[in-house]
Amino acid sequence: MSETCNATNESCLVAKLSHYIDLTPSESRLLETLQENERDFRRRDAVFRLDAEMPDIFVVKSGWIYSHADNLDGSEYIAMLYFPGDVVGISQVGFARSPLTYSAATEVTICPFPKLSLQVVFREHPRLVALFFALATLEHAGMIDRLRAIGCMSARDRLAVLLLQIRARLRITGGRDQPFLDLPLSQELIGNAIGLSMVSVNRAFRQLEDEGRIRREGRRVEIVAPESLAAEVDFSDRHYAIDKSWFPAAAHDGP
Amino acid sequence: MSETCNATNESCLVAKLSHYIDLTPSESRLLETLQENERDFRRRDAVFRLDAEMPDIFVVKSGWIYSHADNLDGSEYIAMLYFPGDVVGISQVGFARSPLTYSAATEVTICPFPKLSLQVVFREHPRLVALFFALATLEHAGMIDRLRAIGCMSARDRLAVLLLQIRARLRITGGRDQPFLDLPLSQELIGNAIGLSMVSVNRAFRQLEDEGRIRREGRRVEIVAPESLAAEVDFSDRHYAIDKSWFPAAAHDGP
DNA sequence: CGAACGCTTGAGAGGCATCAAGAAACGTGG
DNA sequence: CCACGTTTCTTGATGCCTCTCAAGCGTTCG
Repeated sequence: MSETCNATNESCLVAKLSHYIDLTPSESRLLETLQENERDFRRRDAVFRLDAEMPDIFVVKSGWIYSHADNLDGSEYIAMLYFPGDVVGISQVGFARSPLTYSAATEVTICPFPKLSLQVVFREHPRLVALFFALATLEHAGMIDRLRAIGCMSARDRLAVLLLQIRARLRITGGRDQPFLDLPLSQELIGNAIGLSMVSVNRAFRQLEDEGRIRREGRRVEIVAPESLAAEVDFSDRHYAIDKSWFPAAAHDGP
Repeated sequence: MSETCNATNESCLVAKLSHYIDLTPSESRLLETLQENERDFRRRDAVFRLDAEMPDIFVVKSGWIYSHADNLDGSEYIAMLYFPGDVVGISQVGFARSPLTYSAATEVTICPFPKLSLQVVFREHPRLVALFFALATLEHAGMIDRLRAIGCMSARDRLAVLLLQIRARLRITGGRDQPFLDLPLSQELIGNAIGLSMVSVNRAFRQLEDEGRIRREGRRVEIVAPESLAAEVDFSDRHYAIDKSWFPAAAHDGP
């Protein structure tokens, strides 16, 4: 079902960025060209491996991807989740080799484009660069929230923060009024993301359910009163508005 | 003592960025103008408060700063440490109001400049923007390392990772051959940074000391065999080289 | 010299990991 | 469509790591 960000053929990336600024025709055109090639992966496939050269960046067209590091003891740690419309690799663009492995959590379609095409973007579309920069700061803030959750909170609260974060991010492209979260992640993967064992994740789910904060149907989760849960765990959704006051003007548009 | 990044009057920011690219005269000039005003703070002063408007970004000229969030229960969580040459606020540039409080860990001198001056940088110095972007990805990677440490590791290993991270970052501007780390942080603050109580930090220090991995003299710490400790906790220093292949060319230099 | 702060160490409690085993869901091939 | 194997979920029991509480000590600074 609609793990793609929308039913039309509009680019997910354009849809996501349009949420923040009105793209000029030439900006849109540039972004479309970044998504001309597609590649598909099946669940559990590695999209990029640790230490592989990363000549490309890619946009997630449909499906979920997660990046992870493999610990010495065989366990793995999930660094980040990526949803349709997200640009993967932007946050690692300073590295010649991938510091993480990227794996498909579901069936996935991505649109890769070469890092080198960033040169054109940097030279000719400073406003887009500023927007990417601003989006990177959102990602950064999400990371801080997760660090705080893992560092200071109980299992129950960590899980609550993760669910609220996922909901906040999916609402950007997925529409504001979807009551259910469709989590394609096993409880083990969730545990890897928030520093818990699978057993503790399961008990945290049960606790939230018993308290009436969430409802579950298989891997579907409904957060009953998101605002009240967010207040309880001191979570704030920073994904809706960004400060654009410092953006340069859009490049003048050719015909 | 030399908490400033160097004894000369050369800008810390220029010193740090020069480590990565050869700055053109006009790039250097621009960066110097960003550091024309200075402001001093004393230990424990708040440099910017949570929710304060952030019209400025600033460069740390001397001293250490830490950013933190205050939890509902009164505890605080340290999100990031900033050293001389670091640009504070770049990673929060997408927010109109500061999502964190910034406090001085030592006596501090900063050089603030208005966010709005970024417009010029974005329009006219794409290569500098690319460098800032790349540095942001280093910060991001450091964050992932810390997340992994907090999520998966014992108290001892978390402390080891933190010490190795601080060492790696200080070596960029501070020279490669300084055997001692001069930590101006109380054990309580260190605990706030890696999700431990002060008591556990103390015991982790003692354990590393008893094992001969570190030596201590007050708040001075010497890591006895950094490479071997890094291997043990699976830490890699990513701060020395970055991938610049995708950088645009420097803007043509005026006279 | 006294007060405040930070460091150190001990004892006890609690939360999460680990181990283990059974139930449910899923996928696959006959 | 069913049977079987695999994966995932669920729950209980036990143990360990870190937190909390507490007290003593050293240092710094007014």
